[in-house]
Amino acid sequence: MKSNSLPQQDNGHPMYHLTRNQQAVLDVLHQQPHPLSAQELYGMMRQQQAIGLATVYRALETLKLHGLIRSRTGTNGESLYSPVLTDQHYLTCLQCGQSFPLDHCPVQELKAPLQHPIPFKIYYHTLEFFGLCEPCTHQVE
Amino acid sequence: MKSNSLPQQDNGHPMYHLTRNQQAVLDVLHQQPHPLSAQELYGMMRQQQAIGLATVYRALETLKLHGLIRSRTGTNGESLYSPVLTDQHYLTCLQCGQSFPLDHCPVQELKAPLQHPIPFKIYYHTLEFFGLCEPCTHQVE
DNA sequence: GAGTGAACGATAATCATTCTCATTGTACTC
DNA sequence: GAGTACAATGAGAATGATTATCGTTCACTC
Repeated sequence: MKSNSLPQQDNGHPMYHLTRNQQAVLDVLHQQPHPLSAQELYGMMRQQQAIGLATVYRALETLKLHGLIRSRTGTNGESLYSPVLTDQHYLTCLQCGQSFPLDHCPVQELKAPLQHPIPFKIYYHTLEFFGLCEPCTHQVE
Repeated sequence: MKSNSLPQQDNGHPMYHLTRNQQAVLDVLHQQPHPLSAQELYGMMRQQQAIGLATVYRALETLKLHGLIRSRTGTNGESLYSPVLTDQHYLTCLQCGQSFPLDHCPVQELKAPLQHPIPFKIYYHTLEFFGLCEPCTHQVE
């Protein structure tokens, strides 16, 4: 990244100059209704333009560090990326790995949500419930 | 696992017969003040007894499916395991990867915490805030 | 004590992610 | 416009946690 004047956006986050590829990755994530893995992203972008896998990972890393996208680890271990727009929370089954999105975020309603002594710049949060979905309760003994 | 009578514990979870190794893994996790990775667990147990890495992973999988331990993915991608006793929530820095535990769980105070249409047996939940810790805010441009 | 199936250990295989390095692109200066 | 500096890129190798395989051992039942 080159030197730049770092103008402030109205949301308070500094606005950085994104490279063409970083912007392309962000665009694809915005167009998708569901979180994507890096590999899926790579496969999709490959069809549109020449891009390397390492570049996809580097772009995701940069976007994440600047609070533009969030990542979440799926049950199979791979990271799933999505834009930081709305809260996304899940019920995740430990057996089959399915995640059921929750449309309501209880954390928003907290009166005193974040009392912590550590100076910290919060970009987003995740709330996830783990257990067994109904079909899987019958399979685990 | 052999056939057994599946007596109920007072917490409502069925109590299964654990193998010696599964019990040993659970014991080590109970003795540790911090979550452990499977590799760390393997290294520690290796010093006490002969055990295979695959067995450690298998034991963790079984314990997790029965709601006895929780797992959480660290910033380096490896899973960290700890007993399901208390809530554990974190502030996690996207830059340096450090996690700062929160001693207070706001989710407990919610009036109507879980209104979801899906029948689901919840073992535990995770609440994690992501962003930048103070030192790292200076490094990310 | 024999039979049966789960649990085990060692090791190979898998696969997402990261690293390396030579090349290319992009400002910025003169 | 040429030259320079450095970030960004792509291809492919390397890493490392996790999972699969397979022959052996253990625990329980009859």
